[in-house]
Amino acid sequence: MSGDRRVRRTRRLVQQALVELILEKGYDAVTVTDVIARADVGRSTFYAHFTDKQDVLFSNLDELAFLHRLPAAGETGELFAFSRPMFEHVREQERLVRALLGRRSGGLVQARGEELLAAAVRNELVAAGARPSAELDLLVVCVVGAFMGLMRAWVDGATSASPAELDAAFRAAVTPGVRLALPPDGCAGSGPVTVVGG
Amino acid sequence: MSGDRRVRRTRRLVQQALVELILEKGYDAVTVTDVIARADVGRSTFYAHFTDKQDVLFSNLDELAFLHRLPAAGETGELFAFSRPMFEHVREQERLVRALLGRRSGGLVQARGEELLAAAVRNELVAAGARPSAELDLLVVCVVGAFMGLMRAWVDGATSASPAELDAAFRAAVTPGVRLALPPDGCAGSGPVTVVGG
DNA sequence: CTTCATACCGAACACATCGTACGGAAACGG
DNA sequence: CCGTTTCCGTACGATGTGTTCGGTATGAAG
Repeated sequence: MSGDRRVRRTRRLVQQALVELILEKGYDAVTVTDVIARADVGRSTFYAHFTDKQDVLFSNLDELAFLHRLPAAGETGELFAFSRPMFEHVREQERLVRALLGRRSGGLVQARGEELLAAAVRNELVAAGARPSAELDLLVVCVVGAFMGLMRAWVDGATSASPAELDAAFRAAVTPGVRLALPPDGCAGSGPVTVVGG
Repeated sequence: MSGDRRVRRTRRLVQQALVELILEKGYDAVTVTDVIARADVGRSTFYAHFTDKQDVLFSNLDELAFLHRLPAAGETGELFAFSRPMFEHVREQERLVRALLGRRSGGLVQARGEELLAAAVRNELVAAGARPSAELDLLVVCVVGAFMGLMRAWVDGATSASPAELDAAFRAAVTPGVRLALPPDGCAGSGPVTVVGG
């Protein structure tokens, strides 16, 4: 990989320690002192690699970067194709996601996630024939808000629904409204777009 | 009013100081020491009234809590009657809301706001004839998520839409999906319920 | 294996913030 | 006017932060 083996080791230990501690105590309650104790790493070593706690948090984000290769509409012929794979993926990476997105960590990561998702959703809707406009952007905000709301509720343990049920709930709540913002059937460009309900 | 004049004065000074400082530095960067300096209040006095920073934040929220007297469905015969008044109210209290809900303050207030709103929305839907169930709760999460998403986008300056436009966007995105979860017209108990579009 | 670079350790440091305690001064309500 | 409550100011111990520095050990390259 890149560089010294000792470096990789240290970074990995610190990242893992932070995730564990967030899950135990919540982001705010975790101190740098906690992290270096759990990681069994010298204090000066920590600050040689990271500037602070938040820096470690964000360094973890790269591992969640499957966000960048979301399936796009047109490929699958289905709107919001990201929904179910996302819920599935989250269940697999449960520990990390819970640490990053949960109510116990700052809203920092959530904000970034919303941006990425909003861009993807907007592209999808435009590809499906929606006219770019201020109204469309507000619709996108609503769609993303609903999705992230479900995600938060799930991660915070407010619901025990399965990925399939969450996906269904998301579509049931959102697609009827989205449909009205799309042009009537049978004309759009890139392939057959269907809004699936279950 | 309630109690000693000195008490009211102190609490008011502290609350105002916190809001000012959040707007200047962001919630996380504000310290109790900052607050008591700005409020010109003794340290021990602060802790005589509040347990910590977050306590002050939440005490502010209560005064914003026209959330508790949200017009319920059945009274107005209109679903989500809270929407437009809320956006209007937010515009008036812009400084405070920006301080409380903005990306600069922790997700604390947002989480609490979501809870209050979720309870209200759920009551409305049940009053409108929806059967309490796990699916209903997920629908509520979506509705609240969409609303809060709009709120955040607005507060963060991502859109310059008017309260009326935000209200319209919210309803356009959400009501079609909600309708499908309600029983067909003409039977529910408490008065005529109509889902208004614009 | 030797050499050299560099990452690590550990302890100490100055600094900031927190939450509490206490006696005396001030302001309140009646 | 007087008893009560609140406020002030200061000081305190505890905890966390981010940096510095000399010595050690572990890595990679020849």
